Amino acid sequence: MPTSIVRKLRHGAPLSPADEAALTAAFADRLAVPAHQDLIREGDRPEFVHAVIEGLACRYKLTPDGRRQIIAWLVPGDFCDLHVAVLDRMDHSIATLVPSLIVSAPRSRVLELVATSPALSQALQWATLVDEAILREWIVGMGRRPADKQVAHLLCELAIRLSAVGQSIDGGVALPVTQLEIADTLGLSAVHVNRVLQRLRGEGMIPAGAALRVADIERLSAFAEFDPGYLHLDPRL
Amino acid sequence: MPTSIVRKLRHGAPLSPADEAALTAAFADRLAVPAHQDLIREGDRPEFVHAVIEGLACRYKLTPDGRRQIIAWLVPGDFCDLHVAVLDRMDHSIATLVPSLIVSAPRSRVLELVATSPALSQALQWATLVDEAILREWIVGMGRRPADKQVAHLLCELAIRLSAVGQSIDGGVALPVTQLEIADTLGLSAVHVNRVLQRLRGEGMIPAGAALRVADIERLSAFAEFDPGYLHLDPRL
DNA sequence: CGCTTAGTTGATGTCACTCAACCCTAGTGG
DNA sequence: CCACTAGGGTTGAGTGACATCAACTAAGCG
Repeated sequence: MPTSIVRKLRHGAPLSPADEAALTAAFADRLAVPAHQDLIREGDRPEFVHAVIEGLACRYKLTPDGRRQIIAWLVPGDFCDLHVAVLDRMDHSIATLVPSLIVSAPRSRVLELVATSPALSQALQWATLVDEAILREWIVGMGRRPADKQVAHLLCELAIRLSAVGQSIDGGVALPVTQLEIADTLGLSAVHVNRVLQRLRGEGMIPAGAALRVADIERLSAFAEFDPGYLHLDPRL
Repeated sequence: MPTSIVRKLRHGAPLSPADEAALTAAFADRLAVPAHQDLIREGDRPEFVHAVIEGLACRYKLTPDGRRQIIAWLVPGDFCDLHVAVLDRMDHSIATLVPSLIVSAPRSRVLELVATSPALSQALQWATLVDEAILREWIVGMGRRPADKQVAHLLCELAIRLSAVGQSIDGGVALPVTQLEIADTLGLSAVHVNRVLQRLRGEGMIPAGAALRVADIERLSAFAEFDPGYLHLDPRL
């Protein structure tokens, strides 16, 4: 049973069994973290590279007046701070959104992996480039999409990313997310997100019920004009 | 006289004279491109890595209804498509904004550089990570900053980035940019950008006159709450 | 000297925000 | 076993920032 890191990186490069073993061995250190807890703070210079294995986390920044902007969602398989070998210090913070399982490996160990395995090196590079592609797509959304399509687009993205690491249950994907977190991601107010979700539920885009779920991804994608190309996932997996 | 590529990458890693020579040699192919011309289109799989030497370019995407969202500004020294070795195809387009000088190197040649020089490898990695950090900061702006601070913030960023590659003239930086381009960057309308710029000029944040310039960066930074940390520039340069 | 592109101005409209209240559920402690 | 609390969700009223539309000016340019 591969961990979600392995499962994700397979999309970036074909990994040999040895690669996969080396990866899981490096990230041996496991830690259960409760919800709403900072993993890394802006300004830190972490000595370890972290990854989410189970649960959900986010990158975020706070503005001087205390408002929060979420900059990335970290689903199982995502790395928190791959850049730490190159950039001097964190320019944002990372926190869990729900109780999560976090693994970590010493920076040096990751550098070794990259040096010895070209496939792993490419896969990790791929991971950071996909992060960047997601940011670009978010900017398009924030700049040019109305709120309802923005919300639908985010739900599509999360559903696809979660199912790419095996988090879908009989065709549907559960999103254990508060409306405030969606609002802080899209630059909207929680009140407005609430009204948008009601409309989406009313039109049958997402199932009724308090718990947020994506069931009919086709329908939602069509409405959101969602094109998964920017996620650069391997269609064969 | 180093090219702007060299000048930029020095911020990412200490380059030996040999590194710098190898880099300029690889990007020997030069091309003058008129304004408003696509360099690379969404869906392309370019065989060459491009960089801007003089002028100004942008990454952008078009929405289904034909609106444009600019996703990045490429100033002299910036690379257009470093990711092309890892990602399958371009998920966005790149176009010049003003007449520009573009250099290019075959993909294979760049991979060689990375394989032979650890310093260059780190510098190029740094360049893509800085691109990512800039995207994160833009998202914060679009989500949580009002239009006037957003505009001011963008002007600060461009002024700093341009002076980091030696484009400042006696303390001021000229921004050869239309108001529509600013609008398409920040997700605003051109009309609104116009009114914001008038206010900024009125308050003395930027000099009066049709040509857009940044003169008093301190003043503008304070207003925009601009913190250059996310650009990860080497303060010694 | 007409044409085009960028910038400017005013009037009007609307999407999304803010504020404030209220509901519901789950958890907690007496 | 029930009152209390807290967090998330829901609702309504009022407001504001920014969009849209349309017209006009100024500055290149063939």
